[in-house]
Amino acid sequence: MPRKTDSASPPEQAAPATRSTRQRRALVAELSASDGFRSAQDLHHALRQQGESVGLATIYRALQAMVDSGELDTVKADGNEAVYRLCSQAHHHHLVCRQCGRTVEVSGPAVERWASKVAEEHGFTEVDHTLELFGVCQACQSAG
Amino acid sequence: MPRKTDSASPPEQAAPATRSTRQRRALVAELSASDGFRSAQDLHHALRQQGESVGLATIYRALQAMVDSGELDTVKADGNEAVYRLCSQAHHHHLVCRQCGRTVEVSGPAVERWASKVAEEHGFTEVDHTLELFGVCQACQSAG
DNA sequence: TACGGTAGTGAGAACGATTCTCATTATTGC
DNA sequence: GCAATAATGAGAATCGTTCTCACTACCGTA
Repeated sequence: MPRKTDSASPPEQAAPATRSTRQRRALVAELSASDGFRSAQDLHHALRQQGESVGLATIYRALQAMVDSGELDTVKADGNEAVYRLCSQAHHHHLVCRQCGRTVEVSGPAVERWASKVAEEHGFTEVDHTLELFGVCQACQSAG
Repeated sequence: MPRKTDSASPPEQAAPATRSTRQRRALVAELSASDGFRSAQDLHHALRQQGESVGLATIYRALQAMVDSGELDTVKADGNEAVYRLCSQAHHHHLVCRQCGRTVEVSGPAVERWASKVAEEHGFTEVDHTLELFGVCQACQSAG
């Protein structure tokens, strides 16, 4: 690959350069506008509805790229559908409303510690974990 | 262990009677013979290999029935494949080896408490949670 | 402003896990 | 043994997601 002649750039500026396209901007805007998790199909529909012409494959690619870069979080919903949401990059978990999808980010240092300890006790290394809380939020309790 | 007879079943419609068929017996045998989680497809292959003629649909149905009755646990693996395993009925979590699938059941009272507390703080009710630990077991570390 | 390398795009095909259909078969209570 | 009916199985159908590949548009540079 031809070396980029970029003089005054920091060493880590070997930017893979994610280009800013109309489609990605629209996707981010849509994600920004919603509180809870959204599915790829759902986002696709929403954008089409707004007159944005975006291919489904593009949605999936953009979402995947953003997940990889840590810009958004993904959870596998009840079915087999993955849902996405803009997120803070710090490690955290989610408390998701089963009915309306409203989501609260929570962090649990105690859980992290417990996880490492348990794993260590059993001789496991490179430990990772998934933890999601599901419930019914106050609004839905009142409404229900 | 005291079998918990589900009090929810109406008296007039007696036992839903899950019949003991050759296929289900083979499936349970196969599950009993393995330590870690197995996928439906995997189990199907294994049984075929042994000369047991079993349909894939049957595998899925039997697995689903057993999950419903609490006889086995299921986790969605990295991909989109669900994996199953015979399990104790008490609430617990899993520490799964990413490479060989070997699984250890672990329980974390601290986590349960933390989950309820967090949920309550945010006004959520009917809270449930999923928690799985993934890592590399000692055997695989040595082998790797 | 024009140019060109290349990341990004999109329609539709491909994929893979799971579920459904429905005629056939096997289990169980009697 | 018999009848009622739960269970089975082959293949089609679903459904979310990924892949293919020719085409397009972004962006640094000339």
